[in-house]
Order: sequence, then C-alpha cells, then structure tokens
Amino acid sequence: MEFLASVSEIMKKAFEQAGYPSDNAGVVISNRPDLCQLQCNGAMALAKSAHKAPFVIAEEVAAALRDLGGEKVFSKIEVVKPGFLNLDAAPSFVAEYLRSMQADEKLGMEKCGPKKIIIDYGGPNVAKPLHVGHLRSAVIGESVKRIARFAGHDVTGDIHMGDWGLQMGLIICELKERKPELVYFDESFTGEYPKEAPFTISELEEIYPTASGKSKEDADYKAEAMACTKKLQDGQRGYRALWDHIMAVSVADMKKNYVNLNVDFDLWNGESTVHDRIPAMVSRLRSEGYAHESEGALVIDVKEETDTKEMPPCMVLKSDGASLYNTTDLATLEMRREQADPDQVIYVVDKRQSLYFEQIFRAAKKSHIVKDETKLDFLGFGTVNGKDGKPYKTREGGVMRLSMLIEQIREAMLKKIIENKENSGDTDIDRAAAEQTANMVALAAIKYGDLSNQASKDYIFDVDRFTSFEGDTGPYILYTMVRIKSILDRYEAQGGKVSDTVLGEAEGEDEIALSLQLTGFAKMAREAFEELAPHKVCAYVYDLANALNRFYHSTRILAESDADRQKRYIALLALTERVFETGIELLGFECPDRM
RNA sequence: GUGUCCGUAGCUCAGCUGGAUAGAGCAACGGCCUUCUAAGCCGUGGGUCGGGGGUUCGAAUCCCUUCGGGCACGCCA
Repeated sequence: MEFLASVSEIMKKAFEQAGYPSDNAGVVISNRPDLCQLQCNGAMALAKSAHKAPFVIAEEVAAALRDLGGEKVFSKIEVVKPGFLNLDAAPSFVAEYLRSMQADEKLGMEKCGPKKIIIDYGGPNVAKPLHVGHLRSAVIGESVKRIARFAGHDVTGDIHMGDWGLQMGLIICELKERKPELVYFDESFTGEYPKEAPFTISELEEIYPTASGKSKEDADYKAEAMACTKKLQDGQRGYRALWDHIMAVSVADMKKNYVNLNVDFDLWNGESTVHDRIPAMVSRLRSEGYAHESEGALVIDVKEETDTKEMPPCMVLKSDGASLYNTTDLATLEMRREQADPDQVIYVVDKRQSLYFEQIFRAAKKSHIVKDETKLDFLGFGTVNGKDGKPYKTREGGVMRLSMLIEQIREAMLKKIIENKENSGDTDIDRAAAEQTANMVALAAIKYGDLSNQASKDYIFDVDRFTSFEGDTGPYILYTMVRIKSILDRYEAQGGKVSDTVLGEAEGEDEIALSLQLTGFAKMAREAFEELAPHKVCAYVYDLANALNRFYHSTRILAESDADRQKRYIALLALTERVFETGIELLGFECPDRM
C-alpha cells in the first residue's frame, strides 16, 4: 500500500468516529514543511455541510484520532488556525513502511492489471536519417513503456515505420535512372537476386532527398515515381527485392541509432505490414455503411452532436483510390485487435497530429475496428527548439541529425570527465573506460533533459545547459548515485555487509526528510503511469537527490562510531540507491560505478 | 474564421483533480574542500502567477472575458 493511503486509513476512521464522512479525510504531504510533515484539510471542506466551525471539527477529529491510537502513526497531531490538522509521521511507523518497501520488489507499488498495452511510436520514415524530432518519440515512448511494465502491464512497443508510400517509389525511380543496368530493373529476370544491397546507407540518405526534390520540379519524373510506387505495391519482383534491400539497410542504421539511445522495439512493423489487408477492410467499411464517397474520396464521418468544433471526416481512400496514412493506421488497429487484442493503444507522436488522431480514434470506434472498451491514447509531444525558440537546427541551419546531437553531448561529457580526473591528480587515465562512462552520462543528460519537461510542451534543447551538469540534470542524479555507491563499496571494503544492516527510526532532520521522500515512491510511480507522465519520475528523483545530498553533507557515515546507528544509515542508503536505480530505469538510462 | 495548447523570477521550467508565506535550476552575489567524489552543500537578492471580472471561508489552480503567442483545420505524414 502507498504510504499516504496507509496513514490516511486511521484518519478516515477518526473522521467516521467523530461523526463525519471520510471522503475528504486524506492525508497529504504538507506544503509547509516548517510547520509539519503531513497535513489533513478535510475539516475545512466539511464546515458548510456540518454547520460547524472547521476548527471545532478538526478538534473533534483530533480527539477521535488519539482515541483510536493515532499516536502510533503520528508523532504530532495539532489543530491550527482555520482548521488544519498538522501532523508528523511517527518515526517507527515510517521505518516500518520503509522495511515493507525494502521487502517488496516493486518498492510498495501495487500491481494493477495486467492490461495488454501497445505503444505506437509513429515511426520514422525509412531511408531518411533520424533527426532531433525522432528523439522525443523514442525517449518518451521508451520511458512510458518501462513505467507501464513496472506497473505490471504487458506492453509491446511498435516502432511503426513509414515504409510504403511514394518515398519508396521515388528511391526506386532514382536508382533506375542512375543504375538502369541493375538486375532488379530487368523484368524478364527470373533468377535469384543478389544478397548485397546495391547501395549504402549514406547513398540512400542522399538519393531520397534528391529524388524528392526532382519530383517537385519535374512532372514526368513524379509520374514515373508514382508508377514505381504502384508497381512495388502490386508486387513486381525486382522492386520488392529492392524494397527489401532498402529496408534492411535502413533498419540496420536505425537500430544503431536506437541502441545508442538505449531504446528498443518489440515490433518493427510499418505501413507495409498491413498493405495486404487494406482491400478487405475497405470493402467491409463500404458494405457495412460506415464509409461513403465524398468529393471523390472515401470517408468516414466522425462528427458528433456534442462537437463545438469543425470535425472533418476521416479519409480512408484518396480520390484516385490510393491508400494513405489513415488507411494504414486503421488497418493496423484492426490487425492489432485480431492478433493481440490490446486493452490500450498509446500513440507517442508529434502533438500537431492531435486532430488527425481524434479522427482516427473516432472512425475506429464507430466502425468497430476496435472494441468500445479499448482505450486509445494520444500522447502528443512538443517540438524540440533551439535557444531562439525555433525548431532545433545545426549551426548552418540544416536539420540536426540525431547521431550528431548524441555525439556532441558525448564529446562534451568526455572532456568534462577527463578534466575532473586531471584535476584530482589522476595521471593514468583509462581512455576507454572514460569513454564508456561519458556515454552513460551523456545519455542521462539527453534523456533527463527531455523527460523532465512535460511531454506535451515544446522545449528548448540548450547544449550548453545540458552539458553543464549542474542542478536539475541527469548527470546530477548520477553523481548523487555514485556518491552512495562509493560509500556502500567502502563500507564493504572495511568488512561491513550491507545486507546485514537494518532500517531503523530516523533521528536527525535530514535523515527524516530522506526517509519521508523515500515513502513517496509508490504513489509517484502510480501517477506517472496513470498520467503517462515520465516528468513526474524526474521530479521525484530530483527531490530524492536533493534529500540525499543534504543528508550526505550533514552526516558522517563511514566515520560514525555507533555501530548500530551506522548500520541504520547504511540500510537507508542502500534503499535509497535501489529507489534511484528503479527511478532511472523507468527513465531509460543507467548509472556508472564512478564518474 | 473554427478549434486547441500556452503565458509563473532576467533565462529555462515545476506546481494546475482549490488550502497556510507560489517553488526549483541557470545567471548574479557571499560562504564551505587536511575528513565518505565540490558534477556537491549553505546563504542573499529577484514575482501585482499576462490583464480584468466571477465562484469560494480560501484561486497560479475552477468559470467567463480580454490581450499576446504557438499549432492544427480532406486527398502529406
């Protein structure tokens, strides 16, 4: 059970014993830590209905609370001013809660579900380099996936690439122009195609923009590209073989990028995955009357009576009969229902697609492509901007590649680490180890920098800020963890055993504050899942780091002469370390042993 | 035009399912390393929570209105 729920139990009983409803009897963390640790504001909410002064109600509740043995839970029960109940948690009660946390692999979080959840990353287009825009989908999606799994759910992540549109036709068309001698273009060829791709990833990344540019200026070229697209979709052997090569080369490159981000996907599906099932779906939508012709296109009306805004219909087929993004998204939902039957599908995509997904969700529900009870969530994220508040670009004004961005932060981090080592008089620097550490810290900087903002908001990617590692940053979190690890290691080196230590009643101000912060983990994890909000994990972990650093600063741990007290400290540090590890795992990064 | 999101310290952001004196980080200024990693800790200054109304015992938070900005609005994804 969550800590606050646990201390609220007796408070609810007190409200009832005093003759009041217990709906507002919840105990919350105090917003005035100078006055008390916890508070209950239920008395004030009852004043009107009970026709009594809130102060009187609070007094009655406090009396009932004492009568029920509330002093076992609260070391202070105080009624003040208008009707606040100011409380301190009893150290023994906190210690008991922390021991229950320690004994629980989920650190006190109650399992819910399990629900079957699919996360759709609204994937990148193949044959185009990943850029900053792809960072958010990957980082946020990965964290939400981990949070949901921690909550006990069965989660599948689908990158869902753009791999089937005109872009593929453009690439094939351009290749045909450049290397018409390739066997893939010989329609009479019946043998086996080569295993090696006739291009590299860098060529591919150059071919696509070139072809795209040409098609905008040259109508004949565009017609040719569209013809190539059609032939590909109709299954022409050589084109399919080329497509396989494009996919293989492109996916291999993407994987390299995603590995650097410590992000992985269970499914590498894309638009092409559902190509074959589109005709049947469309014909059902037609025959069952969900879709109809409008201005030459096939659409599903999704306007509802209660709408106050314009709601254009959801287009299923273009007027030339071709499918589009909508078509594959609907078909994908249909496939997922048949194959996995999810309870919830979460789309982690740019927030500008909000209206589009509203249409898709409505169309899918209306036409029973998904069940009524299936939850469809749009987790829209904002733009990554530069210091000028405009979309992040390279110094030259081009699109910032994801790989470049990662490299930038890694280099800055490595420099910092080496500087630190030199400053501390370390002359024998292990370059490879330093690089490995730098990469871990860099990842924390990037991910924490992104996730600590609310997903839906635009945010400023400030390289200077992200590489300074002071204050509310990923490196600060890791640094704090490294400090704990260092103490625990030394403790064991001195002959102590961390596993033999036992959590006890906190005494000093900073030890108490740290203990209380630890009790909040389960509540935070639940809320982060319910609200799909990784930034809540960041905020929690940051507060925990502050609490730990204060404790660290004010308390000599290894030099503590009282053996029992020292064991209590060590046990507290060990639990803190575990909560940290769990927290950053939810965020998707890891901590080195040293920094 | 319709809709939607946002406006909180010089800058970047929390807080928003109503509670006491609105919080962090950066930047500025001042302290703390012979002692567990100073990527740290402690302190100072900095705000009419865009403006105006309303609901409430109580509003940054809820409602209305207004100003300013972002974004989206059928054959792109």
